[in-house]
Amino acid sequence: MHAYRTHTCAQLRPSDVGSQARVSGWVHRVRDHGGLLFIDLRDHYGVTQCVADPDSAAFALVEKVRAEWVVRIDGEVKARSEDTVNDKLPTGGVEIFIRELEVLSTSEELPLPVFGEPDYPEDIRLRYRFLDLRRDNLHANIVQRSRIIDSIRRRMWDEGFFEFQTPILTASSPEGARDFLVPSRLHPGKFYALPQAPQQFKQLTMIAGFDRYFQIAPCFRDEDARADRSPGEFYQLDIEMSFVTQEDVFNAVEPVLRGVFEEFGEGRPVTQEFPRIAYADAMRKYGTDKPDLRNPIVMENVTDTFRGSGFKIFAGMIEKDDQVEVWAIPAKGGGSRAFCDRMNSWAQGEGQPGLGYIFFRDGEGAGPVAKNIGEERTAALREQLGLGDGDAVFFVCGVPKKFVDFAGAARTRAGTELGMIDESRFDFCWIVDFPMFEYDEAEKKVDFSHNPFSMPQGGMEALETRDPLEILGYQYDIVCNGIELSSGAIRNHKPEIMFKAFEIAGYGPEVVEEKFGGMLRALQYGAPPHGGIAPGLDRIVMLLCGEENLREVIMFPMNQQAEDLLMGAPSEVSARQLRDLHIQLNLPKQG
RNA sequence: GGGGGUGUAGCUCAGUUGGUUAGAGCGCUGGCCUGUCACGCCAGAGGCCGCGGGUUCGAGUCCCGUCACUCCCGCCA
Repeated sequence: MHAYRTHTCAQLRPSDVGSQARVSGWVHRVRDHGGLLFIDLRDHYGVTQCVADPDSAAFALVEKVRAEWVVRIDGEVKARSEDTVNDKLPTGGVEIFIRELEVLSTSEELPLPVFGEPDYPEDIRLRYRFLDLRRDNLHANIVQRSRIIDSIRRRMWDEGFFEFQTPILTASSPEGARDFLVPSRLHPGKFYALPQAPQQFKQLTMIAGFDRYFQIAPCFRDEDARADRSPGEFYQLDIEMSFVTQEDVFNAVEPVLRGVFEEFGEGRPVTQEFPRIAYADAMRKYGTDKPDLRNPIVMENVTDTFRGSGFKIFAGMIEKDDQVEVWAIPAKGGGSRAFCDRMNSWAQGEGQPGLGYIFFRDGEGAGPVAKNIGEERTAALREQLGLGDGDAVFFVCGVPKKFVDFAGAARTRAGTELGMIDESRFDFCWIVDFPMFEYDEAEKKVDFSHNPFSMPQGGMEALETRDPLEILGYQYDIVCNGIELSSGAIRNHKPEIMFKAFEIAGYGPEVVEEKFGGMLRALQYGAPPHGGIAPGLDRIVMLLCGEENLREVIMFPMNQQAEDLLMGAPSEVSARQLRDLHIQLNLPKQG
């Protein structure tokens, strides 16, 4: 007989009744009735009820076991009587009558109960992550993550992609996020950086002729955390393809994501054909470049209705500045003064002067705005926006670039408050045609808005002849339920276009040469047109597990301060280690 | 770097306008209990009320500072 088990804790069924079984696992729960005692024994696979009474030779020992002790139990599989069958357990038709019990290891009093799923403070959960991971929910999430990754690998493989590993110790990159640095022992004063993404390596892989690459790639960025952004490290499904247009990338990636979401979405409907929305349209209709399409609200420009109207605040602003627009946020079912007032005070809480509104009842518009612009214009709005009694519409006025974030937030809030968002769906879209450059207000200069390696639409000619701020890139994002899942691009594979693009952003050829020398050289020796994308794996798993926090789908996450409370990272190192690395500390003064 | 929230028993939380001895549930320890599966019943142990200072006759409660956790802003090609 095996030293620890003949069956897992999920295996035994009424057909096993009468056989001898050996199971090992954690003591999930003890129910001690004095003359009769139950142990729910748990392992990775499930739970099996074990029972002992004074007829058992092990009874005295069984009485001593406590929650989370690890034990081995031998005994006979017995049928439960009809009235004691537990339908909630797959093994609920049987139980093991304990003949022998061996304590394999004991447990101290638990700082965090494994039984049950109440909320516990994150620092305790992280410090005792091994206990937290025993709990049903988290345990299932981590297993699901593994299955999802396996499914993604198979789907990528089936589409002809190869998985390659790229370096973890690489060079610091001047663009993008803050790097994690690793000091070099052999080269005093020099540092490696952990890759923010294998961006340049995957392009080099294409230039090296491998045609189709993917990797479940670890990425490292030294930026502050959010609920949907873990500090330090995360994983991407990194993809790159040669001899492709944007369309080819879409056709390769869309079925993988759709397939994974259908496979693991538990029947929740998934967008069959991802709509393509231009960046400019997304901003205008949804007020964000990551719209939640489950929210049916689409904003509309109603500037003309307010121009010269009796609503003097808006009319005056439109008069003074021809960049000023008025956007309408229609809210079906929001037609009560209470709701409109609630939206208005929310807006004021956001630092806005307020949120103008009209609500419709008894066949006419009500509220101060309606009164000011008059019946005719109110009716025109109702017509344009397709509203009726019981509906409302909110207005934001100003220069769109300045108010668009707020307008987007108002759209989200109205949709959420009015219960318009169907939680049980996965609504995908592509956001395309991102601007290549943007004006950096802080630096007072034009800079890359996305990725310096992207191909501008129109190529060299566009760079030479057009206003940089009007040039679009072959750059695209995938958004699901308002969460940015990935971004990608067709890359710029021509050195002369790269020099020109960097020149527009204010970097001379010597900068390009110094910072991207390796890449540049590669482009000079026959680079295929290529492009790719990199969906965020943690966010995919988070969506599929229905979690709001990334830490619920990562085995050993760091806390918001980028500390690993279990392993104690980051930690101080010995003087010897620092000496080897030629590093002298220059610590901030303690307050 | 900035803003909000939280901090009371091992854990989750309550604690009134500042007022006697700081409570409950779970867990823990002991006792009772032969069909439970959130077992039940009885008893008990367990508190630097995050930490430091202040106001007050008196502070878990008010004020200031500080620390920890968390959410958000900045940041995140």
